[in-house]
Amino acid sequence: MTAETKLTLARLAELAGVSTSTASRALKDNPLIRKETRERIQALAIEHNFSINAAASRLRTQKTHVIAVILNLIDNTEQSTTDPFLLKLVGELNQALNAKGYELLLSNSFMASDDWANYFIRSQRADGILVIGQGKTTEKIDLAAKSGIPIVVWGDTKTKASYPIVGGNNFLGGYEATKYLLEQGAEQILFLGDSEHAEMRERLRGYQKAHAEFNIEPGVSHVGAIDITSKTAYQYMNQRIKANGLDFDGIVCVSDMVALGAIKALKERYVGIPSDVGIVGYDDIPLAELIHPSLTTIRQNTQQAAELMVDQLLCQFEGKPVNNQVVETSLIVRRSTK
Amino acid sequence: MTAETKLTLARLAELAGVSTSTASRALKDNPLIRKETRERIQALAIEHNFSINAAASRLRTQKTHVIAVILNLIDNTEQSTTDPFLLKLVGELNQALNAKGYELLLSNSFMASDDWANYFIRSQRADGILVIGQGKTTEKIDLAAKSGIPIVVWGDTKTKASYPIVGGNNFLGGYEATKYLLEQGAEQILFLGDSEHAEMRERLRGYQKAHAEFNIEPGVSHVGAIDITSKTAYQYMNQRIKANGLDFDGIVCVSDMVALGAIKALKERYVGIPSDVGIVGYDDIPLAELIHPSLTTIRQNTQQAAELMVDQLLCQFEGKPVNNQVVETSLIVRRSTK
DNA sequence: TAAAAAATTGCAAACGATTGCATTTTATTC
DNA sequence: GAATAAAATGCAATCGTTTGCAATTTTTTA
Repeated sequence: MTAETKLTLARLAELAGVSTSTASRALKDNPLIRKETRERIQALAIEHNFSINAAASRLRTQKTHVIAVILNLIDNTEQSTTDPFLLKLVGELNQALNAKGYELLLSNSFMASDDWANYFIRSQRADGILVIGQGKTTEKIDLAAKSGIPIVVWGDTKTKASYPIVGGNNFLGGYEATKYLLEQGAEQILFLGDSEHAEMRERLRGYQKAHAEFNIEPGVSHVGAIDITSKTAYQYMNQRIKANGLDFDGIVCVSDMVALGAIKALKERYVGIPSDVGIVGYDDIPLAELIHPSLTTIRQNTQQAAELMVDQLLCQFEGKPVNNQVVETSLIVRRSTK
Repeated sequence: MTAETKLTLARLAELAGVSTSTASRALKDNPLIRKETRERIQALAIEHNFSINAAASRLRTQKTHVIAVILNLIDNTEQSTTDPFLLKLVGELNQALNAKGYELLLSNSFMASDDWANYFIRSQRADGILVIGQGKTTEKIDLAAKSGIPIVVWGDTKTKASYPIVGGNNFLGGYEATKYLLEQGAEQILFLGDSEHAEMRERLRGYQKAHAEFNIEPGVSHVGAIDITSKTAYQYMNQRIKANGLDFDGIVCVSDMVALGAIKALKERYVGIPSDVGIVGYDDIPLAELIHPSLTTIRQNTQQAAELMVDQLLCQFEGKPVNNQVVETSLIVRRSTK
């Protein structure tokens, strides 16, 4: 069916009876070429199922129109493949990138070699890097940024950095989650999450601020330093209740997944939600409204997040100034709180 | 800091005092080059942070070492960004591909132009295509396959096709889910899912087979033709109960997401699970064991799925014969059934 | 120690598109 | 109708690697 000689731009030009330069320009609708000629060549290209060789084009133009998206996981957590929020963000990034004419090369921090700048940019695999998550240390990110490549990170916008960071308002989120519980009468609120992680630390600060405003001192043991998975949350809660009994009446979780783990533990012990313990999650994953009781949570606008990240990256391509960007955050009240 | 002249292979060779050919071979550990020379050049490359220009390499070798993964969504459903199962599969594919030295270019059927063979392969953007989902029509897939490019599809393995299909044993899955409910005494079992979709149709066949074995005739209205999202499941169940009352005592769902939607509707009407109605889901997403009651479901081994898909693709590169592959499927019994 | 064999290295031609500049064609002006 | 300006097209170098083959160096053999 096809075959013969491989269809290159040169061959297409030959078929059209023009030079490769003309063909090249015609295909990208360059007004240098007469309109009729352009249209004729474009039609011919479609007819013959022609498409430009990306490798050659990239080599020549030094542009790939590919962006590497790196899921920067926290080591030894299987957050990645499990966390719906992150994956949702990847999906949104795909949309946002495509809308701007870019493609998405997916990687995660375990796979990609350690020297991102080198591996992705200098090697012309991609034009820029979007990192999802700061991890526990920003070492690799800093290394990459230092070599001056275009890069944007999803994470805690209050971190000092030489690259733009896009993130939710974690302080506000933590604050509102906590405040809402306090308003509903909770007095002993647990904070579930790893405060070594920058974003979570901000949320913890919000938690503390809310307590301060209500003149309540959080119990000393009220911060549960756990991984971000539902499993560890479940285990932690089980153990905690076993040891201390029900010495709390509210929980602020750093993710909906964590909240789900906690809820499971509580339910198994017949703790009433929200009657005995009110719970607030974070992220508003699709399941938040499906579980019973539906989950009060802090929503982060992922679509906006993706668009902002892409914007900030494109700014770097164009040499425009970049800034940290804060994504909308809102409290979604459902049934897991009174 | 860096700069000077851009570091190319030629420049590196110059620094090492050898020709580019030697440098090229040395970097890929070609035994043609003396061992000491190889090591010297490799060390130099590391020292100078050198990495091969992928565009040039791809142009020359006609290999990209990139695989396009296409989320082939069902139109006007937002299954994609929502369905944890599909996203999990993407994650696993990423691992499996990386393990074989390939990278993953993510696309979805809304984005990618319609002519996949053209856009991805002929243009040298990727070496092969992995399609996740058959959609409602296999039109685009068939078109791509017809032009003889390497392609593997996740879907219903009983579909006749010119390309290898990897999928779960949907017939068995549907059968086991149903049989289990019947064994527990259910007599009026609903099937929730779109039977126009090939995979779901197979599951429905399994559902029918189980009924036949138990000499039970499923009620005429017992197949709810709904989209694969939890939202439509929720709406459907709500409406159905309103109209018909509780004229069933079991539900077989085509996904855990659908099951969650159904459970939500039932709970809101204080229907007991599993006392009044037993429910079986499909996929075993992480949340299945976190909700209350935890969800009995059919697990599909996603890791195996990813590996098989990649295998079948590599076979095509090597000209080896390919075959449809069936992934392990198992019933996970939890608390949503008696 | 010279010839033959084996081990290393280098030359130069691809791979296929893009683009500054030169050239040709067409339109405009006096 | 010749001179000039404007529009359209083509030439040829370039992007950075890879690799068949030729050339060189080293080792082995007689």
